[in-house]
Amino acid sequence: MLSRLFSEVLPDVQRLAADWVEDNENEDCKNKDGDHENLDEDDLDEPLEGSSRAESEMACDDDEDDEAEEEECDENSGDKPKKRGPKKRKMTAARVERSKVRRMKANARERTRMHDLNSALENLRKVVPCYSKTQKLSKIETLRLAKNYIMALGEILRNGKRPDVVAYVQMLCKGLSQPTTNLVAGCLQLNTRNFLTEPCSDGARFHVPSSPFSAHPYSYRCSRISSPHYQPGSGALNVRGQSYGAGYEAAYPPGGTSPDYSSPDYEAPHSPPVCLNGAGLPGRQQQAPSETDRNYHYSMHYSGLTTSRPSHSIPFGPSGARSGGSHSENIPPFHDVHLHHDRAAPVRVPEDQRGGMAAGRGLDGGAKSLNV
DNA sequence: TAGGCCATCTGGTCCT
DNA sequence: AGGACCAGATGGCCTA
Repeated sequence: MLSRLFSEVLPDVQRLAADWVEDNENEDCKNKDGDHENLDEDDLDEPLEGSSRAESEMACDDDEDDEAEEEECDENSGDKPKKRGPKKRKMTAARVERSKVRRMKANARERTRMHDLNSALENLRKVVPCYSKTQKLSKIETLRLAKNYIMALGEILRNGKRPDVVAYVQMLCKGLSQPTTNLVAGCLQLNTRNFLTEPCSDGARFHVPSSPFSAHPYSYRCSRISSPHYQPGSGALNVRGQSYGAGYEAAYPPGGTSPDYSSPDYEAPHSPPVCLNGAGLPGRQQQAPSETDRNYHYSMHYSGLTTSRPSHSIPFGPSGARSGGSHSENIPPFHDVHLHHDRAAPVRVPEDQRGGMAAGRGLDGGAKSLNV
């Protein structure tokens, strides 16, 4: 069974990975070109604060332009023994100028390099759980989550069976900061709702796709509070207690109406605080998600074992209902296991309603209720 | 105001 | 000599 799975999946995965690498290379080239355009016209002309420091350090210039006279600045200036090694050349105005130009070029290259690095990091953000354009994971959290994600997928492949949701969440959140842990767990929680409401052929309440490559083993999406109506603690996921979103089925009857996910004004809600260890559960009783909380953009990209391109993905709405449209982002192949949405700019939530969410740009604020 | 995150500058090191 | 890479320093922005 497992070997069959591998033989069917691996060729697809390898091809998708190759495509992804190719896409990223193209994208990086584009970025690089763009940066260079900007740099040539803007960055190189802008005054450099640090250049004055560099100049002052090269200080033994006495306005002599004749390079033939270049000598050590302080040579034989006193009784000090001669220094070994290459002679320090006197910094003429011409050399200072050349040095400045070199430094500016180096700065531009460094900027470009960092931009490339950031764009690669952005690509990485897109393939780890909880991707969001507007509320990005920090660099370090992205790397940690990516590492955990790889470990988790590897574990799934090794075991060849459905992973336990608790173990999966714990593995994903290992070493992550509290707010990021909440965010990731919140993403998983919301999709747990999907599993709860999706009919399973075997009659089980909790449905996990049979292959980690056909869909995310525990599909996720980002969520965050965007509405003051948000009630912290609502629908909290208590992994230890195996209580996955109580009341969701009541709140989301199969066949319920789907919100307008295609609206450009769509805002996904924040991740509610989640407790994975049973301790520090939000004090309030679990409630059905608010109206705003229901306005999630569900679209799961299924590539399927035989689907060759992610563009053939089938978006699913809540309760398994289809919702039209596909993402136009430049999504790498592994996005077929991701849920995407755009989150709008941070929205201020009244202090008494925040309840431990990751707010604002950074994820460093917020709840301390989740320990994995 | 402190702390986290980030972009940028800079000098050092290694390699071609 | 010049480019790539790295790490430290610095300052800005944002949030609690």
